[in-house]
Amino acid sequence: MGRVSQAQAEENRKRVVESASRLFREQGTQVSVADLMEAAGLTHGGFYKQFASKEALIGEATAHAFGELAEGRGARLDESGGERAAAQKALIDVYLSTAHRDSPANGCPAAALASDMAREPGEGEARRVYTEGVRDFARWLDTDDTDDTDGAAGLTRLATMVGALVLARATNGSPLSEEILTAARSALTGTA
Amino acid sequence: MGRVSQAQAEENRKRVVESASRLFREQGTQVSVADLMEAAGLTHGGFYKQFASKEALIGEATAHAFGELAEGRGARLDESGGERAAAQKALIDVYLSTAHRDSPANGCPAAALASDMAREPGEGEARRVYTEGVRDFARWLDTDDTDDTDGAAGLTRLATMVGALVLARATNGSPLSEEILTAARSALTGTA
DNA sequence: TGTACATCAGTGAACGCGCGTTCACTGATGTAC
DNA sequence: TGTACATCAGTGAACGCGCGTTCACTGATGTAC
Repeated sequence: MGRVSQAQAEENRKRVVESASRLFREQGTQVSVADLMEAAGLTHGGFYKQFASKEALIGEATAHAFGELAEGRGARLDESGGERAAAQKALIDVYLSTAHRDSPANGCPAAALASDMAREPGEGEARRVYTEGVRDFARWLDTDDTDDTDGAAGLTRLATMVGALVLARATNGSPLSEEILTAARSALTGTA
Repeated sequence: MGRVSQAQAEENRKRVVESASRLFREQGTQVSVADLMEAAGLTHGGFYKQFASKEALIGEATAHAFGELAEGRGARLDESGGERAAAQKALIDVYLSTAHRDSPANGCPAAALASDMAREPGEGEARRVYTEGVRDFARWLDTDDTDDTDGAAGLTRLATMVGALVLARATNGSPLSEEILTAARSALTGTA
């Protein structure tokens, strides 16, 4: 195929990170390097021209996914005209929808990558990025109550959201799956 | 080694299911058949004398883990002299402890196996057993409120517990991990 | 601006390795008489 | 109760396959003049 322009190479690299961040969320980090490269329209041999190792890509893909998540939150806040509580309610409704349950690839990395991070050995870049992403998300979800100075409300809300999504995915196909989403949505936003 | 008595064979089989249920919770269902057999003190070749496939063992191991979980709940209810709310509070405190976070092998299968179940293809025995186990757990956690006829309170509690545990494991090593457990414990039981 | 050549992104075959599953074999167990 | 033999739980080597990573090669790109 011959050499490719620097601009093209950089574009290819970005495409790998982007599609990897989707595949990892959908199937877990054990997706093969060959599959990751094929999803980006490349062959597996060139992988190590762009990444030091598969683990390095996991780190970058995790960062990319959390970046997307933060962008989405920002956009939602703008849509709500800066009304924090309204933006939170809107996000929670989408988060606990069957649509989100059914497309982990484009969904929340905190939920989709949790078990992969828990099993990741040692202290890698991915875990660092993941932890930071969770902290930011919880902060965004926190209430404005002045007596809640430690952000506990945001952490608890996030735990409920992640738990409900993860359980709904694991029980998908049974009526229980929807029941879980509805119960959590109702508890967090007061809407059925 | 020669043939082994029927009693011994049955004991060996049980040991495989038991240790597999621990290994799957700890490392996920991709633990190899060789590792599973070795953990039970056997060699990998004999596996198919006892199980139709690895998937069949996953089903049995999942059932075993949920059985243990249900037994634990029953014992806790006895300890509390049949006081439902007290038993629930006691279980929640243990569930959201660092000890539980640090030993998934002996912990809750609803949390430990969630992502494996979500990625399990099709409708297997394991998913069926998992879903039933989650439903039972949520029912046990439900309140006695008469106006909560659909069990939504139990489902939401379970979602918060599972989410907090899963996030605490994924962020283990960072102070955030304990913050998550503490926040959820405080929200569910009113204790820090 | 045009030419000569070094660079290096991407290819595809190959590496050692571990996977789930199969199979010929062993020899103590279980059973038929 | 004792003997002869069929059964089958467990062993260890092997199967085809896919893994993460390496490497010789290609040839368009980028650069030095």
